[in-house]
Amino acid sequence: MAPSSANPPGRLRRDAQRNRDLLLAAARDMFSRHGLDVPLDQIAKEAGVGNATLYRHFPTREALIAEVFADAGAGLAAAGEEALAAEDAWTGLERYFGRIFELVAADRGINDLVTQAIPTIPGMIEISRGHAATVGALIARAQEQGTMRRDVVTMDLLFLLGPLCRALPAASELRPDLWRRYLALLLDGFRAQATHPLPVPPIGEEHLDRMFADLWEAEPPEV
Amino acid sequence: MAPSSANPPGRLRRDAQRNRDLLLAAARDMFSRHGLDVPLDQIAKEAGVGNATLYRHFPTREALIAEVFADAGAGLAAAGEEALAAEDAWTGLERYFGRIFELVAADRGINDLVTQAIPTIPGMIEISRGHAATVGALIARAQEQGTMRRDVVTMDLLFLLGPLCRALPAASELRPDLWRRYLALLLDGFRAQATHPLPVPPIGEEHLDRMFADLWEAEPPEV
DNA sequence: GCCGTTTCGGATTCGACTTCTCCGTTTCCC
DNA sequence: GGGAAACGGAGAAGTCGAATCCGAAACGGC
Repeated sequence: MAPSSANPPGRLRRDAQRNRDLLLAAARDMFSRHGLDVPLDQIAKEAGVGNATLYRHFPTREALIAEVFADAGAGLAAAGEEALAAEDAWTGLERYFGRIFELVAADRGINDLVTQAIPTIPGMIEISRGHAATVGALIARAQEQGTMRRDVVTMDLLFLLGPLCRALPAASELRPDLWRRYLALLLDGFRAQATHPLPVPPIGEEHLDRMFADLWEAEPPEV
Repeated sequence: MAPSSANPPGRLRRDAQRNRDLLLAAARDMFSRHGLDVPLDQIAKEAGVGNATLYRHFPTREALIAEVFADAGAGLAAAGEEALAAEDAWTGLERYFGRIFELVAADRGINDLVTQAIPTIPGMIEISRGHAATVGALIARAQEQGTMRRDVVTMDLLFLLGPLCRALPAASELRPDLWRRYLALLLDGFRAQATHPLPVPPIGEEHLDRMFADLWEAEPPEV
């Protein structure tokens, strides 16, 4: 139960602390590469400790996830502040989503987190709401400034960007910054009169079969 | 093994034919509602036959899927022809994807099929290639006609629409024709100067939490 | 160093799920 | 009516990951 006498309540024994750190590092790595649903035993193995040690430190998968991504929310909020501080709201929006896409494209754990795990991880819903509020504010300002069409709402943007996020790791395997093209394209649209230069060149059709082969290969964690 | 004497080789006994039809109908229904990875036993149960009967008629899941969606490829090709026949390529493209989205939004089986199962079902890769060719031709003509920006390629469109397809069933649960809005929005873009009227009204933010909750809930079949 | 306590580790148990088969029974067709 | 084909549902077999158990090892105050 609670540390009874020999130990100060808040302190871990040295080996316990070391293992805890090893576990968090391993979890970060495994989540990043394989998504949030990697077998817990594998994380323990990667960390070089027994699985029971993992269960001892983190009774549930959610607890581990929450710990690993503890500071991600603050980062998102900071990016939101920064975006809202830009005088041109459209630019702020581009930068804001650029930040997010950069993370999501490179990390399957974050990807799972933003696209599916939100309702199951404590505190994540609040972060999601804050995100929506940021986007809503940026949209409103962009509409006032005349850079965004007036017949769209926050959900439109979120709904189109969410699924795209989900697909980004597949794109990243082809080229790590391919997400820039799709983000710009989605924001710009395809209409002839809306042409803006795209940041990076397109990929060829030879990737067609393979792309759809492993776009959704990893089973979504029900976490 | 092969029918030896009593039966003409190509003919099934009456009960066998009936059960086969029942199975196909049940499979169509279950695939449509639950995706391609429903337990085969459940399909048999739904059909009101024993599971062994299912395995007897369709030795593998893929065989069953192929049979159920046998004519879908022809339908897609026909839609492609029709789209290419339109004098305005942009309109043809809109109609073509409209047809596809309509199907995909209403049927999780077709959804799975186009977003993940392509490499595992015989004949599906060819259909996918035909689809890409159709889209490529439409894009080329639209670019010639000056209605589409010239710096995009087929894969750009496919890559943006694919993930969106995946998310459509979630949208359909809110409103069956919501896909129209997103398709139009994706094609139009968000820039102020590209504003075209959107066909249906947006959804409210109150769906935010729930949307991401079940957007990816169903585990992707590895089929 | 010693000793009681904490922590470790990994083999093992548990449980949920599907696929697929076996074989006695039923249905069909001639 | 009789022989072959088809049925059906229970259960065997395999997979996978979570969670536990308990003897062994590590720690740290004294």
